[in-house]
Order: sequence, then structure tokens, then C-alpha cells
Amino acid sequence: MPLKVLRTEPRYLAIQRYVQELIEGPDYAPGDNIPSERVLADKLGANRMTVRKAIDRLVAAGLLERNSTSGTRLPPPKVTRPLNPRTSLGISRLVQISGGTPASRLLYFEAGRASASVAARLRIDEGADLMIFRRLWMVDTTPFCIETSHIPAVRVPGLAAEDLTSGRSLNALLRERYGISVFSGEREIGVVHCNEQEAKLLQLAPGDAALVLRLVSADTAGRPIEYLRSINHPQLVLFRTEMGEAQP
Amino acid sequence: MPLKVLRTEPRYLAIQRYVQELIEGPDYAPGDNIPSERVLADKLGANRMTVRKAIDRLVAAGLLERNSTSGTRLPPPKVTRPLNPRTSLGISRLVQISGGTPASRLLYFEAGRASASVAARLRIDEGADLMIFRRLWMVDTTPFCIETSHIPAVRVPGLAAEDLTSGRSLNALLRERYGISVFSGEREIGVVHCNEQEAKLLQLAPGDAALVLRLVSADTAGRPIEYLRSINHPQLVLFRTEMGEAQP
DNA sequence: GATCCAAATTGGTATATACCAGTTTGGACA
DNA sequence: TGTCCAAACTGGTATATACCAATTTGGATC
Repeated sequence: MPLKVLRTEPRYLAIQRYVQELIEGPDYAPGDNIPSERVLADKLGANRMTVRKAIDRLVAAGLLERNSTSGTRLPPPKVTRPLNPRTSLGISRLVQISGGTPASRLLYFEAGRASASVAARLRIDEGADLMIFRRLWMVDTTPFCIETSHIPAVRVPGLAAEDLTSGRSLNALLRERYGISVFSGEREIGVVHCNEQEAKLLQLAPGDAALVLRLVSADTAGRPIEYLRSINHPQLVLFRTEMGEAQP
Repeated sequence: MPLKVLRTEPRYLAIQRYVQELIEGPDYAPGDNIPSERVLADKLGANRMTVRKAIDRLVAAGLLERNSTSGTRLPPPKVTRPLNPRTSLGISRLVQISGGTPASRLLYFEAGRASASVAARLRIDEGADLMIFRRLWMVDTTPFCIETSHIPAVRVPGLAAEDLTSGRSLNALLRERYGISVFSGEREIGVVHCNEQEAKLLQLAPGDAALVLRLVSADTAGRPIEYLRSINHPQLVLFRTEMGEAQP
């Protein structure tokens, strides 16, 4: 039985990563146009159709929007304000609070080991080293979500609590320090009942129902990066997913 | 201001509909392979890349699966049994019940008029004629979901209660009698508390939390067809959505 | 400085072609 | 009848090219 040979990465994936890093970098803001397909193809020495495939995937993921004759741009802020802390792509979380910017408070940060269920989701061995941390998200003074993240320690050597309180997004950190572009994922949404701590943090009563989102995100090549479990305030949060018209 | 001209339908959309009707027809069952891209292109007199784009979209929608060297097939039944009554595409509903096939019971069927909120979702005028019906879904004797559908009456002239109890799926009916292929949609998931009737039907207590899914489905061209509100049993049902690896 | 029109630009669609790496298939051979 | 290998077939990737419709841009003209 021969070793599984790592196929060389398809060109469109490299281009997809290039564009994703471009738009997540400091030079681009929501509403900005990216260079046209022809310009990108020219600059990268690739065919327009290959560039197009990379952009197609980013559009399908919600990272970009096409506007037939006026270019491709970063999605401008939406009317329904899809607040995006850690729900990237495919699902957006609508937080029914007037305005403001979401902010987080780090509740804890520690090393740990993978339980059987977490190991299965991350496709690693049970007992493997993990970094585990929990954050409380709020708009102004209103908490709407508790998120607990599990990341294989080997993927993020040197990750420290300060990294999560520096104001930089986790995605930006993963990309800039570890060269990981978070792209795809699987999500499950269900109902749970708050325990005492969760209820207190979300200003609910113990036993109240909440929306739970479980997310396994992966990099551009599909390798699992993070398992996230988030408990969402039942009256303040709604999940939305679209499909079809946004499709290329 | 000139009339908005209806652009001729792109070829890949016509092919997409052709393939969708093919696989939803009586000749195909889960696990079956569809004809290869080359064969389809040949039969339809189109280029393989155009056929490929149509199939790409069906794959992204979850209606088909690719298997690199062994063809493209209808997704075989999954381990986690994504029961599919009216949740098609993008989201699958996992019902945590041993086995069996879901069946429905028609609770009511009547003509009505669009409220402001329903009219907005279906992009029709307030007060427009609707067909409204409600069904209870169950596996064996265990109910897991109540679904209320709203369909513009002009889209389904002659629709009768018998049509919904004939065992045929609504999608099949829309396609075969009205020539409508349901393809895309927008979904919202949140928490609601059951009223007395809902609780009774789902064997819960009034006021218990449940998962609510609101779905606006549309045809291949993106025209809204149906607004569906479904109340799901909080312990039995879980929603899942994927994105990334399944993408073309 | 304002107006208007032609040219350039943009994404959207469609086709043709080529090669690759696995899987399946069919037939030759033992 | 069973085994094995080459050929055929599959989807995956990549390039080149062409045309369309709509918007944006730039410059000439008033």
C-alpha cells in the first residue's frame, strides 16, 4: 500500500488564498472593489477562468460580492447587520440589537486534551493537546453569546491569552502568525438549556432555552482548525443562511 | 424608462433544471449515478464545461455528490439520516430517531391572504391570494415537526388538499404539474416557545422551547415560491449546514 | 464648468481543448 | 474458471478565446 501522496495544490486554491489574504489585509475595507478578474489573471500569470473559479468560491462563501458590470467587492454592511464574530460564512448571525460593535471578554484560556467527541470533530487523536478558551460576546453592555473554542495545539504553537484580548480577530491571527486561512466549515444548530454559569452570563434564568451552534472550521484545503461551541441568547440571536441566488 | 427585458435564460440553468428533473424523477434513487458529464454534454449538444457548471450548482445545493473517478451520484442515505421533508438544500435536518421513514398528516388546508410579513418574504402584494396548509411530520408514531406553508395561489392553480395527502412530495407536485423546480432559498433559525396547540402536537408542554425554521424557497430563476414556517422538536431535531469541501 | 456620447471596462456565458490521476471494465491469458 | 493487466472512462484542473450587456470613464463639445 503506497503512501498517500499529497497532491500538489490546485492553482485556484492558491489564488483563492491570495485573494482572501488580500481582502482580509489592511488595504481593504467593506465596500471596496478588488482588482478585476482580468487584472488579477494578468498579475498572477493565470487564466481568467482560473481566477474566476477562485473568486466564485469566495463569493459562495460570502467573502465577496459580484456586481455584474461594476466589479467585485467586499460586502458592504447590511441592513440587517449580520454581526460576524466567529460565525463566518454560510451562516450569519443576526443580532437583534440596535447598533454598536460587538466586543468580547475572555473568560478563560487554558491548555487541555481532546475528548473523544472533540477529537472526532477535529479529526485528531483522542487526548491530543488542545488550546481551549471561552469568550463572552456583547454589544455595548448586552451579552448575546458565549463561545468556547478548541484548537489543536500543534496548529497554534505559542498562542497566548494576550493574543485574544489584543483586539485582533482570531482569523487574522491564524492567518498572519500561522499562515492559516479559515475558509470552510460544518455547522449544527440546536437547542440547549443553560446551566447556571451560562444563564448568569447571558442574563437568563438557569434552564432557559438557548440556541447552540457547533462549528468545525477548516482551512482552504479542508483541514479542521477549530471546534467552536457557542451558546446564543434565544431572543437576541437568529441564524440565517442563504443559497441559490448568491451562487455563481 | 424601458421595460426590464427578461434576459434569455442561461444555458447552464436550463441544463441544471433538466438534470434536477432527471434525478427527482422516477428513474433515479439515492446512490444512483447520473450520466457522465461527457455523455450529458453530448446528449444535450452543449459543452462539457457548461454541463459541469450546472452540476456544480446541484452539488453545491446538496442534490448530487461527485466521486472523482467513479462518477456523480445522488447522495446515498447518510449515517446521521438527514430526513428531508421540506428542508431541502443547504440545511439538512437531522432527526435523532432510530430509523423509519417520515410521514405527514395534513392538519389543515385553506385559501387565505398574504399578511404584510408573508407578502414581503414572497415578494408579492399584501392581501394577495395564498394557499395555506399545515402538516405534522412524524417518524413512526413520533412527531418531530409542524410545518405551515404559504404559496401564492397564482403559482398553483387548482391545488387541492388531496394533492398533499397523495404521498407525492410537494416538490414533485410543483415540478410535474406546475413546471416549477424548487432550488434555492433563504432560511432563518431561531427559538420560539410552543403555544398550546403546537405543544400538544409535538408532545411537549406549552411554553417549552422549540427550534423554528423559516424558509423562503425559490425556483431555479430565483422567484419566490413558498414561505414555510416549521416548528421542530428541540430534542429530536438538529439543523446542519456545510460549506467548503462540498463546494466545487 | 456642465453635458453628452463614444470608448473602455466589468462580470457573465459558452465553447474547445488538453492533460492528469484514479477507478472500472473487459478481454487476453493461464 | 479464475487472474491480471491494459484500455476506457471518470471527474478535476487549466488555458485560450469569443461575444454579450451593462456600467463606468474620459474627453470633446457646448
